This record gives sequence, C-alpha cells and structure tokens, in this order.
Amino acid sequence: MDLSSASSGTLQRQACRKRIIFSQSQKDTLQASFEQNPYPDIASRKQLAKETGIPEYKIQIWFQNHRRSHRRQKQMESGCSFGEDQGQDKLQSRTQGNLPKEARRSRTSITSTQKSILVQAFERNQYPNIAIREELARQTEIPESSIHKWFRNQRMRHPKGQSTRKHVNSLTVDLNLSVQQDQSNHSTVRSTFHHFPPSNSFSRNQTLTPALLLSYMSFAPWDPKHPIVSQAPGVMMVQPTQTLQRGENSHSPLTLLNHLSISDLRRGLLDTQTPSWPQCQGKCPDHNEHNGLAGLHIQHYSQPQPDNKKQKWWDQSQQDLALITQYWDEMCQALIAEWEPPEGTLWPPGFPEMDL
DNA sequence: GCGTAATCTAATCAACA
DNA sequence: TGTTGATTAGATTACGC
Repeated sequence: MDLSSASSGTLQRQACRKRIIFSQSQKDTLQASFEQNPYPDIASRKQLAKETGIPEYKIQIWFQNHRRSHRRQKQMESGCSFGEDQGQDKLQSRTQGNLPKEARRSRTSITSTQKSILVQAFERNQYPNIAIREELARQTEIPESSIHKWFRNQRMRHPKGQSTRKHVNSLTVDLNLSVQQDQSNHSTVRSTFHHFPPSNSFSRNQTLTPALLLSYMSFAPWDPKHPIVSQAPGVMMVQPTQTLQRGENSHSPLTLLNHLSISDLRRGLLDTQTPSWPQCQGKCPDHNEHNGLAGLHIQHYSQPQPDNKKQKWWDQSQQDLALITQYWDEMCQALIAEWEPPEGTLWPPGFPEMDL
C-alpha cells in the first residue's frame, strides 16, 4: 500500500474510523462502570473490553466522551455555572497522573526501525487516516492506538514552521507551480517566468485560494533594486481569464514574461478590499491554519476538512478567484494598453494576434 | 435534528535511556 | 535530565438513528 496516496483532504470519509454503535447492554455495562469510577485504569478498561467485546481504546474514548457529557449535564443542572464541579473535575483529572504505576498502559518502547517507519510516514503526512495508521500498525507491529498517539505527540512536538513550509512546498508541487529564471536571454536583464498552473489542475480539493495564489507569487524573486520590468524586447502571454475560470482543458500555462511586476500585482491584490479571506471569528481552535503569511489564512489540505467547511471554503474561493481573475484582467489590460512592443519583438509561433 | 463516536490541540504526567 | 509515550480536558466534526 502506498502510504502517501491516502493523505489528502479528499479522503474525508475514509479518514475517520468507521463509527460503531454500542448495543444497549454494552452501554449499560459501561455506564455501570462509569458510575463506580469515571477514570478507569488500564486494567479496568481491559476488563471492560473483555466483558463487552469493545476494543480497549474505544472504551477509553467512550469514557472521555462520557465524562464530558456528564460534566456538561452537571453544568446545565447547576445553571451553567463554572463553579466547583468543574474545579473538582479538573482536580480529579489532574490527580490521575499520580495514579499508581499499573494504572497507566505500559509505555510502548519504539525501536529505531519502527521509529524510522513512523518518521517517514510522518514526513509524508502528519494526519494519517485510519487506513494508513492500520497499515503502519501492521508494518511496525505497534498497536494502532499507540501509532495514533505517536502522531499526535509528534505533531505537538514538531516545529510548526517546518511543517507549514513543507506543506506549502507540497502544494506547489501538486499544482505544478514553477518559477523559472531565464538566465540565457540577456546578460543584464532578469527575465522571470511565472507559470500559473494549468487550469484543470485545480480540483475541488486543491483549490487555488487567494492565499495560495499569493504564496505562489511570493516565490517570485522580487528585488526592488532590480525590478522585473524589463527594458529588453520581451513577450507577454496572457491566457484568457475565462479559461482559468471555466477550468477548460488547457495545458498551456499562464505566463508572464518580463513585463509584470509581481509586487505590483501582489500589492493590488492586497489593497483590494473585495476578496474576503476566511477569517477566524473569535478564537480559532485550529492553530495550524495560521502560518502568518501576510495575515492570511492558509488552508491545511493535509488535514481532512469537513465537507461543510470544504464547501464553504470552495464557494468562498470561487468568489475570490473570480475577483482575482477580474483584477488580473484589469491589470493585464492596463499593461497591454500601456505597453508598446519594441521593434523586433518576437512573437512565439502560434501566438494569437493581439489587438493592440 | 440530536446523540455521540471519533478526532483534534494543548497541557501534563511519568517511564526510561 | 531530556525525550517521549500516555492521559487528560475541552472543542469540534460528522455519522447513524
């Protein structure tokens, strides 16, 4: 199995373990145990697992969820007051750390071989779905639940910036984005190509977001001392916006050669009030979604996104994309209007006649 | 629509090299 | 003592009834 293949947000459904429904007798057993002790140790959980036939890690999750709903219920009963109950719960939960040695699951020791497998998988995907975790469990002979914990701990302890950067890079690869520097044409002029991805490379799950567009643009080697605007004969190719918008099957990249200042475009985009980036309203629990790129919101595609979120995001992106392309058109038209091709400008073969 | 299983982050404890 | 596996609370998502 290719562990990297199932890593994108497209696997929303497969990403989650199949939900099981406990039978009434199983619930009764768990409930009875909960009333005796809402914090069962590993031995009790294993005993419950044996009695109910439910895997031990699921019992652990059941207790976690049940404690939470129990707390919520108590809060409701006490008029939503964050008072003593919560404090007691917190105290109780924290004292769990002082439980006797046998209360916790024995610490899994991971060998260097096993670790190298996990690290490789982690480098490919920090959020493995159940299929990948189970495959890793099979490969390493470590329980799947321990693998899940290992990834959780690894994400926590791994430098965020590293993963974010890696992620942006992977997006760049995914979208066939490339920035090429032509060093052959002119010895004194920096001719920079900016290839936009073929429009058909934007799938539902690989949305060209404004932030992505900007992050792509930021790859352009902008140097204020050496603006990209060239004084040399050059070529400007602009793919019609409609192709980008309609997603037509065009493989010819949108190319700007020599005459477009990326910083201008970027400034224009940032100055534009209309594109509304998805904002975190109030607190935003998913801190991973913040990478500080110009205060924009970079979607984490490696993490499965809920469908409703994806849909909103997609809808938003469609609107934003339309605005961007509209701005793009305006920019291009302005440039075309102002630009006078120097004598001797060579048009590429098959390049359509432009009505200048 | 609701209850809840499954998942996430963040904080913390504790085993072990 | 630092590293890291295990556990917790709290928040959220989404499945199944």
